[in-house]
Amino acid sequence: MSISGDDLLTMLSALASPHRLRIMATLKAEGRSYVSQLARQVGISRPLLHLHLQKLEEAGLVTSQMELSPDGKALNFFAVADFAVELTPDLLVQAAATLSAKSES
Amino acid sequence: MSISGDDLLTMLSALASPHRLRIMATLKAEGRSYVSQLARQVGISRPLLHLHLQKLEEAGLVTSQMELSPDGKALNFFAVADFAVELTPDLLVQAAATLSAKSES
DNA sequence: AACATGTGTCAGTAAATTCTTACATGTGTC
DNA sequence: GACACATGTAAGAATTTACTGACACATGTT
Repeated sequence: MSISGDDLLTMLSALASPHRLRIMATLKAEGRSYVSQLARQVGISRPLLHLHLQKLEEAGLVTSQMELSPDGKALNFFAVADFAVELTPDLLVQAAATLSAKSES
Repeated sequence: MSISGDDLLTMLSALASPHRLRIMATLKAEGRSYVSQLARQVGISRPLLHLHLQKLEEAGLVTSQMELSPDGKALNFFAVADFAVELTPDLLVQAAATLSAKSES
Protein backbone atom coordinates (compact mmCIF):
# COMPACT_ATOMS: atom_id res chain seq x y z
CA MET A 1 0.00 0.00 0.00
CA SER A 2 1.06 3.60 -0.54
CA ILE A 3 0.44 7.13 0.65
CA SER A 4 -2.86 8.91 0.00
CA GLY A 5 -2.97 12.04 -2.11
CA ASP A 6 -4.13 14.14 0.80
CA ASP A 7 -1.46 12.82 3.11
CA LEU A 8 1.23 13.42 0.53
CA LEU A 9 -0.05 16.93 0.05
CA THR A 10 0.06 17.59 3.78
CA MET A 11 3.57 16.22 3.99
CA LEU A 12 4.88 18.22 1.05
CA SER A 13 3.28 21.43 2.31
CA ALA A 14 4.81 20.86 5.71
CA LEU A 15 8.30 20.42 4.28
CA ALA A 16 8.09 23.21 1.72
CA SER A 17 9.43 25.89 4.05
CA PRO A 18 13.01 26.92 4.92
CA HIS A 19 12.16 27.28 8.58
CA ARG A 20 10.55 23.90 8.82
CA LEU A 21 13.40 22.29 6.90
CA ARG A 22 15.83 23.74 9.42
CA ILE A 23 13.63 22.67 12.30
CA MET A 24 13.59 19.10 11.02
CA ALA A 25 17.34 19.09 10.48
CA THR A 26 18.13 20.56 13.88
CA LEU A 27 15.76 18.17 15.56
CA LYS A 28 17.23 15.18 13.77
CA ALA A 29 20.78 16.22 14.59
CA GLU A 30 19.90 16.99 18.18
CA GLY A 31 17.93 13.79 18.69
CA ARG A 32 15.26 15.58 20.67
CA SER A 33 14.59 19.04 22.02
CA TYR A 34 11.87 20.98 23.79
CA VAL A 35 10.13 24.00 22.36
CA SER A 36 11.96 26.88 24.05
CA GLN A 37 15.34 25.25 23.58
CA LEU A 38 14.64 24.45 19.94
CA ALA A 39 13.53 28.03 19.35
CA ARG A 40 16.94 29.22 20.54
CA GLN A 41 18.76 26.60 18.48
CA VAL A 42 16.92 27.48 15.29
CA GLY A 43 16.90 31.20 15.98
CA ILE A 44 13.22 32.01 15.69
CA SER A 45 10.58 33.14 18.16
CA ARG A 46 8.80 30.59 20.28
CA PRO A 47 5.27 31.32 19.03
CA LEU A 48 6.48 31.04 15.47
CA LEU A 49 8.21 27.76 16.17
CA HIS A 50 5.06 26.52 17.85
CA LEU A 51 3.14 27.20 14.67
CA HIS A 52 5.62 25.35 12.51
CA LEU A 53 5.76 22.41 14.88
CA GLN A 54 1.99 22.12 14.64
CA LYS A 55 2.22 21.78 10.88
CA LEU A 56 5.00 19.22 11.12
CA GLU A 57 3.21 17.17 13.74
CA GLU A 58 -0.05 17.28 11.81
CA ALA A 59 1.84 15.86 8.86
CA GLY A 60 3.25 13.11 11.06
CA LEU A 61 6.82 14.27 10.55
CA VAL A 62 7.54 14.89 14.22
CA THR A 63 6.20 13.54 17.48
CA SER A 64 5.84 15.32 20.81
CA GLN A 65 5.92 14.18 24.38
CA MET A 66 5.30 16.20 27.52
CA GLU A 67 7.80 15.54 30.29
CA LEU A 68 8.62 16.93 33.69
CA SER A 69 12.17 18.16 34.17
CA PRO A 70 14.02 17.37 37.45
CA ASP A 71 13.15 20.84 38.72
CA GLY A 72 9.46 20.42 38.00
CA LYS A 73 9.09 22.31 34.74
CA ALA A 74 6.84 20.93 32.02
CA LEU A 75 8.89 20.43 28.86
CA ASN A 76 7.39 19.46 25.54
CA PHE A 77 9.95 17.34 23.73
CA PHE A 78 9.85 16.89 20.00
CA ALA A 79 11.63 14.35 17.80
CA VAL A 80 11.52 13.56 14.09
CA ALA A 81 9.46 10.56 13.09
CA ASP A 82 10.77 7.85 10.81
CA PHE A 83 9.55 8.21 7.27
CA ALA A 84 10.63 7.47 3.73
CA VAL A 85 8.78 8.54 0.61
CA GLU A 86 10.19 7.90 -2.83
CA LEU A 87 9.18 10.97 -4.82
CA THR A 88 8.70 9.88 -8.43
CA PRO A 89 6.28 10.63 -11.30
CA ASP A 90 4.56 7.30 -10.75
CA LEU A 91 3.95 8.07 -7.10
CA LEU A 92 2.31 11.33 -8.11
CA VAL A 93 0.02 9.56 -10.55
CA GLN A 94 -1.06 7.14 -7.87
CA ALA A 95 -1.42 9.86 -5.23
CA ALA A 96 -3.39 12.25 -7.42
CA ALA A 97 -5.94 9.50 -8.00
CA THR A 98 -6.89 9.61 -4.32
CA LEU A 99 -7.14 13.38 -3.92
CA SER A 100 -10.24 14.37 -1.98
CA ALA A 101 -12.75 16.79 -3.42
CA LYS A 102 -11.73 19.38 -0.84
CA SER A 103 -8.36 19.74 -2.51
CA GLU A 104 -9.97 21.09 -5.65
CA SER A 105 -8.38 24.51 -5.34
CA MET B 1 26.08 13.79 -4.87
CA SER B 2 22.70 14.91 -3.70
CA ILE B 3 20.13 17.67 -4.06
CA SER B 4 20.78 21.17 -2.74
CA GLY B 5 18.58 22.65 -0.04
CA ASP B 6 17.30 25.36 -2.32
CA ASP B 7 16.52 22.94 -5.12
CA LEU B 8 14.70 20.63 -2.75
CA LEU B 9 12.72 23.57 -1.44
CA THR B 10 11.77 24.63 -4.96
CA MET B 11 10.72 21.09 -5.79
CA LEU B 12 8.66 20.60 -2.66
CA SER B 13 6.94 23.96 -3.06
CA ALA B 14 6.13 23.11 -6.66
CA LEU B 15 4.53 19.80 -5.71
CA ALA B 16 2.70 21.05 -2.63
CA SER B 17 -0.47 21.97 -4.51
CA PRO B 18 -3.52 19.91 -5.51
CA HIS B 19 -3.65 21.53 -8.93
CA ARG B 20 -0.04 20.92 -9.67
CA LEU B 21 -0.28 17.35 -8.41
CA ARG B 22 -3.14 16.77 -10.83
CA ILE B 23 -1.25 18.48 -13.62
CA MET B 24 1.73 16.19 -13.07
CA ALA B 25 -0.47 13.10 -12.94
CA THR B 26 -2.44 14.03 -16.05
CA LEU B 27 0.71 14.87 -17.93
CA LYS B 28 2.38 11.61 -16.93
CA ALA B 29 -0.68 9.57 -17.88
CA GLU B 30 -1.09 11.44 -21.16
CA GLY B 31 2.57 11.26 -22.06
CA ARG B 32 2.57 14.83 -23.36
CA SER B 33 0.09 17.61 -23.92
CA TYR B 34 0.01 21.26 -24.98
CA VAL B 35 -1.19 24.07 -22.79
CA SER B 36 -4.74 24.62 -24.07
CA GLN B 37 -5.45 20.91 -24.28
CA LEU B 38 -4.01 20.27 -20.83
CA ALA B 39 -6.13 23.09 -19.41
CA ARG B 40 -9.24 21.30 -20.70
CA GLN B 41 -8.06 17.94 -19.39
CA VAL B 42 -7.33 19.26 -15.94
CA GLY B 43 -10.33 21.54 -15.85
CA ILE B 44 -8.72 24.88 -15.03
CA SER B 45 -8.28 28.12 -16.95
CA ARG B 46 -5.38 28.51 -19.32
CA PRO B 47 -3.76 31.49 -17.57
CA LEU B 48 -3.90 29.62 -14.29
CA LEU B 49 -2.41 26.51 -15.82
CA HIS B 50 0.29 28.62 -17.38
CA LEU B 51 1.21 29.90 -13.95
CA HIS B 52 1.41 26.43 -12.47
CA LEU B 53 3.43 25.11 -15.39
CA GLN B 54 5.95 27.88 -14.82
CA LYS B 55 6.45 26.74 -11.25
CA LEU B 56 6.79 23.12 -12.28
CA GLU B 57 9.24 23.88 -15.05
CA GLU B 58 11.29 26.14 -12.81
CA ALA B 59 11.57 23.22 -10.41
CA GLY B 60 12.69 20.96 -13.26
CA LEU B 61 9.67 18.69 -12.89
CA VAL B 62 8.40 19.22 -16.42
CA THR B 63 9.95 20.15 -19.73
CA SER B 64 8.42 22.14 -22.58
CA GLN B 65 8.94 22.15 -26.30
CA MET B 66 7.40 24.42 -28.89
CA GLU B 67 6.16 22.62 -31.98
CA LEU B 68 4.25 23.48 -35.11
CA SER B 69 1.08 21.47 -35.67
CA PRO B 70 0.26 20.19 -39.20
CA ASP B 71 -2.09 23.14 -39.65
CA GLY B 72 0.57 25.64 -38.65
CA LYS B 73 -0.38 26.42 -35.09
CA ALA B 74 2.33 26.85 -32.49
CA LEU B 75 1.79 24.32 -29.72
CA ASN B 76 3.77 24.27 -26.52
CA PHE B 77 4.07 20.66 -25.45
CA PHE B 78 4.84 19.70 -21.89
CA ALA B 79 5.99 16.40 -20.44
CA VAL B 80 7.06 15.29 -16.97
CA ALA B 81 10.77 14.98 -16.38
CA ASP B 82 12.37 11.92 -14.84
CA PHE B 83 13.16 12.39 -11.20
CA ALA B 84 13.45 10.38 -8.02
CA VAL B 85 14.02 11.84 -4.58
CA GLU B 86 14.04 9.67 -1.51
CA LEU B 87 12.42 11.84 1.15
CA THR B 88 13.93 10.89 4.51
CA PRO B 89 15.07 12.64 7.70
CA ASP B 90 18.69 12.18 6.66
CA LEU B 91 18.08 13.85 3.32
CA LEU B 92 16.59 16.85 5.13
CA VAL B 93 19.62 17.14 7.39
CA GLN B 94 21.91 17.13 4.40
CA ALA B 95 19.70 19.53 2.41
CA ALA B 96 19.20 22.02 5.24
CA ALA B 97 22.97 22.36 5.50
CA THR B 98 23.08 23.91 2.03
CA LEU B 99 20.20 26.35 2.40
CA SER B 100 21.08 29.77 1.03
CA ALA B 101 20.82 32.88 3.18
CA LYS B 102 17.88 34.07 1.12
CA SER B 103 15.77 31.27 2.49
CA GLU B 104 16.06 32.69 5.98
CA SER B 105 12.38 33.55 6.26
C1' DA C 1 -13.56 40.05 -42.78
C1' DA C 2 -15.03 37.28 -39.10
C1' DC C 3 -14.21 33.07 -36.55
C1' DA C 4 -11.85 29.40 -34.17
C1' DT C 5 -7.73 27.92 -32.04
C1' DG C 6 -3.25 28.45 -30.51
C1' DT C 7 0.39 31.44 -27.78
C1' DG C 8 1.79 34.70 -23.82
C1' DT C 9 1.20 38.48 -20.23
C1' DC C 10 -0.51 42.01 -17.17
C1' DA C 11 -3.50 44.24 -13.62
C1' DG C 12 -6.33 43.70 -9.99
C1' DT C 13 -8.55 40.99 -6.51
C1' DA C 14 -9.22 37.11 -3.36
C1' DA C 15 -7.43 34.02 -0.23
C1' DA C 16 -4.10 31.67 2.40
C1' DT C 17 0.33 31.87 5.08
C1' DT C 18 3.45 33.77 7.85
C1' DC C 19 5.04 36.40 11.59
C1' DT C 20 4.86 39.59 15.71
C1' DT C 21 3.10 41.21 19.85
C1' DA C 22 0.72 40.51 23.82
C1' DC C 23 -1.73 37.83 27.03
C1' DA C 24 -2.70 33.96 30.37
C1' DT C 25 -0.87 30.12 33.15
C1' DG C 26 2.31 27.14 35.83
C1' DT C 27 6.62 25.87 38.88
C1' DG C 28 10.92 26.52 41.45
C1' DT C 29 14.26 29.95 43.28
C1' DC C 30 16.19 34.48 45.26
C1' DG D 1 6.52 38.82 46.03
C1' DA D 2 9.43 39.29 42.17
C1' DC D 3 12.18 36.78 38.90
C1' DA D 4 13.44 33.22 35.59
C1' DC D 5 11.94 29.77 32.64
C1' DA D 6 8.59 26.71 30.84
C1' DT D 7 3.88 26.08 28.48
C1' DG D 8 -0.02 27.56 25.13
C1' DT D 9 -3.00 30.77 22.38
C1' DA D 10 -5.27 34.67 20.21
C1' DA D 11 -5.49 39.03 17.43
C1' DG D 12 -3.81 41.76 13.90
C1' DA D 13 -0.38 43.11 10.45
C1' DA D 14 2.45 41.91 6.70
C1' DT D 15 3.60 39.09 3.01
C1' DT D 16 2.98 35.72 -0.42
C1' DT D 17 0.36 32.89 -3.41
C1' DA D 18 -3.53 31.90 -6.18
C1' DC D 19 -6.87 33.17 -9.36
C1' DT D 20 -9.82 35.86 -12.85
C1' DG D 21 -10.61 38.71 -16.67
C1' DA D 22 -8.96 41.30 -20.35
C1' DC D 23 -5.61 42.29 -23.64
C1' DA D 24 -2.32 41.49 -27.63
C1' DC D 25 -0.70 38.57 -31.26
C1' DA D 26 -0.39 34.73 -34.81
C1' DT D 27 -2.33 31.17 -38.23
C1' DG D 28 -5.74 28.47 -40.96
C1' DT D 29 -10.68 28.11 -42.21
C1' DT D 30 -15.45 29.74 -43.51
